Amino acid sequence: MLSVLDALNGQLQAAMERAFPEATAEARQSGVPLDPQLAPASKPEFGDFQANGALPLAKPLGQPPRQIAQAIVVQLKADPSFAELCLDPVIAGPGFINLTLRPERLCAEVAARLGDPRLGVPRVAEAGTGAGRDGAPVVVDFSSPNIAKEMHVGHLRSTIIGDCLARVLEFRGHPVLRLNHVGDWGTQFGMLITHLKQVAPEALDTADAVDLGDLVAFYRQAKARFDADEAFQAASREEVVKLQGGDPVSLKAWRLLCDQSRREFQTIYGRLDIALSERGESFYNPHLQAVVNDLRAAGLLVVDDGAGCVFLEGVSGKDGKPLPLIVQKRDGGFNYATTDLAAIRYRFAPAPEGDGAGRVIYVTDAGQASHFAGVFQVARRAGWIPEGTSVNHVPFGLVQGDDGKKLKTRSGDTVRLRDLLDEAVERAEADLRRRLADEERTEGDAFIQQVATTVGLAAVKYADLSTNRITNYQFSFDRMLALSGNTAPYLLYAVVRIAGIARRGGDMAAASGDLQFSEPQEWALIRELLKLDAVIAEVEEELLPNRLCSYLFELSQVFNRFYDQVPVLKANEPARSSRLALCRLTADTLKLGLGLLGIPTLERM
RNA sequence: GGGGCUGUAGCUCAGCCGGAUAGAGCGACGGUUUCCUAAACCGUAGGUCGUGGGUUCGAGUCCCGCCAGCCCCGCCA
Repeated sequence: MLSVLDALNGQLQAAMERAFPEATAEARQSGVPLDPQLAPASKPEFGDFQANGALPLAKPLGQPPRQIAQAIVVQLKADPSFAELCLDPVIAGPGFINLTLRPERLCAEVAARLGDPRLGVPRVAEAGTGAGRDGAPVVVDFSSPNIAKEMHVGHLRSTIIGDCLARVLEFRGHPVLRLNHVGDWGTQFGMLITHLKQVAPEALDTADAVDLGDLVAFYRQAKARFDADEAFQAASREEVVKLQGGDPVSLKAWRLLCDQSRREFQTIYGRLDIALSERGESFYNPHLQAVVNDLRAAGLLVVDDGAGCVFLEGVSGKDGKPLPLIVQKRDGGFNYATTDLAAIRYRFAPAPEGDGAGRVIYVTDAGQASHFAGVFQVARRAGWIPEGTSVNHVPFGLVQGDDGKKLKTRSGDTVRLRDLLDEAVERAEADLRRRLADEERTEGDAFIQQVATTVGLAAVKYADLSTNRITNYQFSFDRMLALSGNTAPYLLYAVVRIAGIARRGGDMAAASGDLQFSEPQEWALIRELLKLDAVIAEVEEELLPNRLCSYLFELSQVFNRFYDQVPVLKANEPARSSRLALCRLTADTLKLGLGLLGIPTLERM
């Protein structure tokens, strides 16, 4: 109901201006125009919206706030366009103005959504206002596992949250570039290739000579040797130089390793239904020297202790001196800061030399906040972030186990993403089989597999998305798979209930003409349904998927109440058709919302 | 030492631009099924919003101090 909100805001503002012309003029002059402070009602009994703007005027006007509210209400009631929208306003408490929409207005909004595949959510304007880069792509940088390692629980949140944000932005009509900034370059490869040359040379020239699990073990050995053995360290560094210099043997080995990892990642992305374009660190390799050259030309580069640094403004270290961002190591090599700078520079650069992005979003853990703050600052000072564009770090907290510590397996290893997803599906299947036995239902294996897979993966995604991403998140299979509460199964069940009504003879396609409602449960459901557009706008603005989850949960609760207390199929016309229309709109809203979370729905479960 | 994040019911968490008596869910306790899937619904109990100040008509929310936990701080990403 964003359009209604917009209209009301205008009407309120006009009413305030008519009621208090002098205060309006004064406020204009001081640059802080009168604000009606229009917001959704904090409780259903207060109506649909509340305007709190009278309260702050009490002091400057020297009048009791309720009297001010009364004056505004008088002007409001004189406005015919307001009277068309709302019932008579009510002044409550210290001076709140409570607004309730006319029922016929709500019906009209419902009717409009029934015929709209976007359910009332507008697309961003195709033609821009001229400011910034309207219509330019939004880069969402997420997931980013490392080549030659398996995806583990540390990649879970970035992958799921990044995908959700990308889906929301795409739905709003932004062109989105989903970039997988995989770790496919750097010292780690020097180590691994050097080690493999000695212990498993076949892995370097034959595809799939060793499997990924072994590769991970080799990587671990290599890392251990690198930390302990200086000769190995030197050999590894040399290997990196060879690789970066394009040595054909090294390059071939590198390609084999990347291909193998890529296929492994793809099976995970496939299971989770996540689309990503791989563009690893190596992509920016040709631009690294130019980044350093540009920084030097801009006068930002300082060589300190042999390393190429940019000293950060407003960030000081232990000794009170500014903290450096190192962009070129003493040995001449580049590091991740250089790569990240090259990436920013490329993403904002106009096509065809770059992506021409209008906004770049990084979905990485909160521990990298200061790193990105530094990178963003340097990029800005170097002039690589154009006017009217924005760059955001979207941080998230750790995944913790029941003990409140970083999630680990019983033996203390990091949890492989593959195993985590398997376990979720297995547990969902066990739950389902138990339930089928209890209810004496019989279902085929295909059905059981489908439901278990959908429920298990949905549970993992939803549990992650439904908590505010900035805080650490306590992972618990038991909680996420619970059949009640704010969980994926609860939401999926609401959709299933509606599908059940359709199966039992509810014609969902019919009836959108003459809507008639009488029950409070119907009105509650309608009001909830009409919030969708505002919720999506909020998620797009704040990049907080948990706002969408809360909404879908509340919608499911309101629907379940309606379903429990108001008959649909057994109702007489016109209530029956009107209620069916609400069911259809609820199902469509839940499917759309869950779809934006990356969660598919079921007809039966 | 510097910086960041966090601290809300027994547990897991919401809390939007500062607004009415701080909300959910789980767990606990009590109820509901000739009826569209009870994976549901209804009800009860449960709070010094870490702490001390400040700002103001009004603070969980903004500012300052303090306490606790986690994370980052020179050539890993």
